[in-house]
Amino acid sequence: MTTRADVAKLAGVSESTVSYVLSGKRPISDETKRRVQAAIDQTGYKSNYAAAALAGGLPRMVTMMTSNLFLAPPSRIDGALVDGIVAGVRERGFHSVIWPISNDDDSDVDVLLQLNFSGGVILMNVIENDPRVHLLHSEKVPFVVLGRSNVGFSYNFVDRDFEAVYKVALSKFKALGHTHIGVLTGHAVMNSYLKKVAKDFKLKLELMHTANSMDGGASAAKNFKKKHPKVTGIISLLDIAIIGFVTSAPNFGLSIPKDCSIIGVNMLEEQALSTVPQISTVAFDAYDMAKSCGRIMVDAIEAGKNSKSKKVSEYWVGDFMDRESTAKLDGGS
Amino acid sequence: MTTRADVAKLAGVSESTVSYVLSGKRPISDETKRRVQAAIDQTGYKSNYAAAALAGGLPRMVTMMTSNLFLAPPSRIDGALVDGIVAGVRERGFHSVIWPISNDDDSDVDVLLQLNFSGGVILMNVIENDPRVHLLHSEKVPFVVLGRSNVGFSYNFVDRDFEAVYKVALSKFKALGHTHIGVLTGHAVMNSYLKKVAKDFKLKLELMHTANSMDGGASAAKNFKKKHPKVTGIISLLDIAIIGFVTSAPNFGLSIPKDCSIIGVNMLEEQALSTVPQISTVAFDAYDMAKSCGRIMVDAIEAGKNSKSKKVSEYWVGDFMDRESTAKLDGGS
DNA sequence: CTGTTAGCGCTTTCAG
DNA sequence: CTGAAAGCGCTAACAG
Repeated sequence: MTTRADVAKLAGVSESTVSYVLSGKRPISDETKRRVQAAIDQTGYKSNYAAAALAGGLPRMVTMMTSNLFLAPPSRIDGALVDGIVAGVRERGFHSVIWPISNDDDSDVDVLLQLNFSGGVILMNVIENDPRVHLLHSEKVPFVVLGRSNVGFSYNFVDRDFEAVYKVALSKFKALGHTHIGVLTGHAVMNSYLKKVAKDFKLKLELMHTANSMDGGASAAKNFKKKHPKVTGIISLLDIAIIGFVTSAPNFGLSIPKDCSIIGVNMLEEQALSTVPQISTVAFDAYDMAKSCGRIMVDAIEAGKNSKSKKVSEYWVGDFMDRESTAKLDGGS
Repeated sequence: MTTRADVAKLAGVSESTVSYVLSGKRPISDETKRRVQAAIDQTGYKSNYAAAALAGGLPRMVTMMTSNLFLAPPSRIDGALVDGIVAGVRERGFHSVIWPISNDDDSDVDVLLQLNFSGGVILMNVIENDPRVHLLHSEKVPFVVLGRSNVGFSYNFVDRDFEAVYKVALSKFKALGHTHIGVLTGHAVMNSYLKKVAKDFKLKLELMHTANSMDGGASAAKNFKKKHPKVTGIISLLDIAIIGFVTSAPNFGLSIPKDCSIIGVNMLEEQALSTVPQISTVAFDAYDMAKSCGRIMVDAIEAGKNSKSKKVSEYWVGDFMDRESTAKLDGGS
């Protein structure tokens, strides 16, 4: 194992100079830089993470925990979120890994915490009253939740401003004269934000509970007229199902442009652009949201370390795009 | 941050005693153990991974790298593999994480290697001539490939004994009098092991190239009679597609028990049990295979460290189950 | 702009 | 059965 000392000797400089060349934390002459770099290349030296973490006082690593990695459907959103987190965290000079959770074993969380190699934890797919949240909190591990489970969440989190999103969507339904709105969702109960906004707009909501899959969307389309005769507008919280719904609707005698308006709110930009032109979306950039989540995580870790009590509390990502129509963006009619 | 020193002081013992209580590497009196444990509980002490890795001389951590986490389909096999690795690695006292790979960026691999916080790497979903393999090798990072990409692979790997598997499957076809065998696969070219075994049995193989999804299986069933009139036996290398094939076959006028025999070879036990009784399987325990992969990985890491030159080379998992019929196991007719 | 040095928290001899 | 002490490789003062 080559160490910093070997490099220093070869380059004819002190050990700390090597460190500073690597970290860039103090000015180094070009000549010295060059020699050190040459020595590094020659020896194949690689910095030792453990030593750096120990000496630096904190592990420059964040851990993602998500419980749905191997459970279908693997939403493209999940991928975008992971990529975004990696980018945001890296931007702050940290690294990130995913902690593998066995489906049926919460003890993995203990292990991670016990291990203590990670400076902070990003929780995804939290459920109502998630035990992991309480554990993380009581263990005083810096963490942030990406997509929180309920209103009034009292820990660090990053999420879309759903109230604003729903307002955009429902106001459009209202303007088009719709009165009964179907809600395509994977949850058995109505989203409380949506309920609140609908009340303000005096719109009736009907739950269209279905799986987030092409099949789920298709079967929702199949039963649509029978089950929801009054519904003329549909807001979809499911990115895959809505595509299934739209593409299979014609097979079940649904003429989408005439019969109803459809708005998807939980879609990536790319997904929005790939669906049929009749559908409207309030698309969002999951990657970007996750990226800021990554940054916040690192800030929280460093705040904790320096105990500067820099408040890193509720972070509500309010940025979203109001897509009038994907067709419009696409240059279509 | 409570350290080992705090615990030692509170328990009235030396620092090293605390270490030995934790590691169990030398006999400690029950009384001392109890006092140390009490002090640990009281202070909420957690061992520092970085310090342990540094002092211990090697990072007790392995990293999994898989490129298909967020690309459909998320085979149940993937989940089983991850869980198995975690178990195997943990059995040896190591931990494991997943390294998040951006879909389109190989540089992530460099970062991981540069980071040097992981004792070894388990590669999954390697492709033909995978650049990661060469990188890992040239960087001298211990690694093992789970499921290798081609015959004659010259690095550590763990995989099923496909030759044996194919022998079991094809011998059954032979015994039943089939002569033309369809191969349901996601690859555009015929598997070379399969080709070899078929030659021995004097069986003709026909490629049935399709996606590993329910839809893929369904469309294979739809075109089956037209495209492969002579085929009476099907061997499936795809766990999801075969289910789609079998369940949708009747819709396309295929009476499976009469017309042909079907054998799935890339299925988990649980999947095998859930399919229709007409199908035979040579099912396998992906979890168990991955578990031994985890153990091998750790052994390789430790071998490298102690340079005991314990040969950890080609490891061919030969264990597999010959399932005559799922119905039989199920207690069915 | 560069060198020297004191630790970070733990593991592991060596010495009882 | 237990303690004392020497590092692991790096970071970040401190001192030019």
